[in-house]
Amino acid sequence: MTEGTQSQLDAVTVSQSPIERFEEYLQSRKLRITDQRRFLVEQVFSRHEHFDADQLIDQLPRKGHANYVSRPTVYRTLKEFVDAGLLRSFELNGRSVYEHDYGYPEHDHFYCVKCHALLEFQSEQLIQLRDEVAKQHRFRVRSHRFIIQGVCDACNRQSSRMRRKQDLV
Amino acid sequence: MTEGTQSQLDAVTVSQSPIERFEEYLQSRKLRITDQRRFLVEQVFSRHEHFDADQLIDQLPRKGHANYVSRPTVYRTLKEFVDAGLLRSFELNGRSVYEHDYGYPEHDHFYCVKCHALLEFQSEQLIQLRDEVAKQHRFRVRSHRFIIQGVCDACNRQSSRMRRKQDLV
DNA sequence: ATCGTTGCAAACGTTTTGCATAAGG
DNA sequence: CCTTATGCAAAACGTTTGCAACGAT
Repeated sequence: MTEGTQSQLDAVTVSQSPIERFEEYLQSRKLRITDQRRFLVEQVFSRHEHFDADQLIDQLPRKGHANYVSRPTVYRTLKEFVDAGLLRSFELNGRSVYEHDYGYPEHDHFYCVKCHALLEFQSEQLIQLRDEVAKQHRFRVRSHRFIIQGVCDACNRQSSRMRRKQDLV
Repeated sequence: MTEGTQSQLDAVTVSQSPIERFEEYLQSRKLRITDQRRFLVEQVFSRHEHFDADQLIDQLPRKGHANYVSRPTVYRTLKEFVDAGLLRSFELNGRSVYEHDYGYPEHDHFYCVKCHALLEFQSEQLIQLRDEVAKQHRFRVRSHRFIIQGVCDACNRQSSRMRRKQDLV
């Protein structure tokens, strides 16, 4: 069984909160439970959307205010979240995008090139296909990233509406 | 029919060389056929492997020598190759990776996290699955990127061999 | 003659680093 | 008290830009 699949199973099976899981991870590595780390877990799991480092920082208190966390610490902590299995990350347009891994079902994405929305979908068949192909090539799967680029339903409707009214694209 | 699929069909159907196709593309957009562009097409299509901008630049003549092409021009031209349908690009570890699109069959990748090799595989089923899922979500497909991360056969064999001899991971 | 292209240097946006200070265990 | 974590400033990284000189059409 692959690591990717393993952590997925944990995610749905186990009933720990993200903070609990992270503290366990930190303790197992003799790392420290700090105010910043606690606060960031809380912030990151308060919303379900995909986000990048800047979006997270924007939602955090500014310098001089309570619970301020510096930019380097945000980056360092995001990496730890990925290691701890709380988040997954992938790259889009030159920056890292994060999403919940822990306690969140496995899925893949549509990426709309017009509105830049990331939409999720699930496909059990895809996992089967992945594992089959990997087996044929004797490749041990750890995880995968599948992004379908194109135009989402909303943008499709909008551009056909515009085409009718004016002659903008 | 999606744009991605369209250019694939062209690629296998048409019998133009990459340079011919690129010149046609340039002419259609009233862009110019320069020494640098000609030279870069030649270089890029002289090898079949995946590459990034730095790897390409390393294989090019140095400053002061014949056929020197500056870094910005390499970047600008790689973008044009993608527009022209000669290359496709995707992001890996924070940089853009390019591969032949024109005259090369559609495929996806295994990425070995140990040796960092990119291995190709083809799956007709994957395309069908992609189009099916997209249809269900009324998403108009332009292209996709599917990367399976894990450990390749060679690295698997190597690490089991080492485990037997010593007790290195 | 025009207008796209090049090379240079400098900027860019994102992420990482070295280091002194702070704080968890 | 020991060591890890933090914030700061600065660097690093891959890539892009403004601009003057150059060159294709």
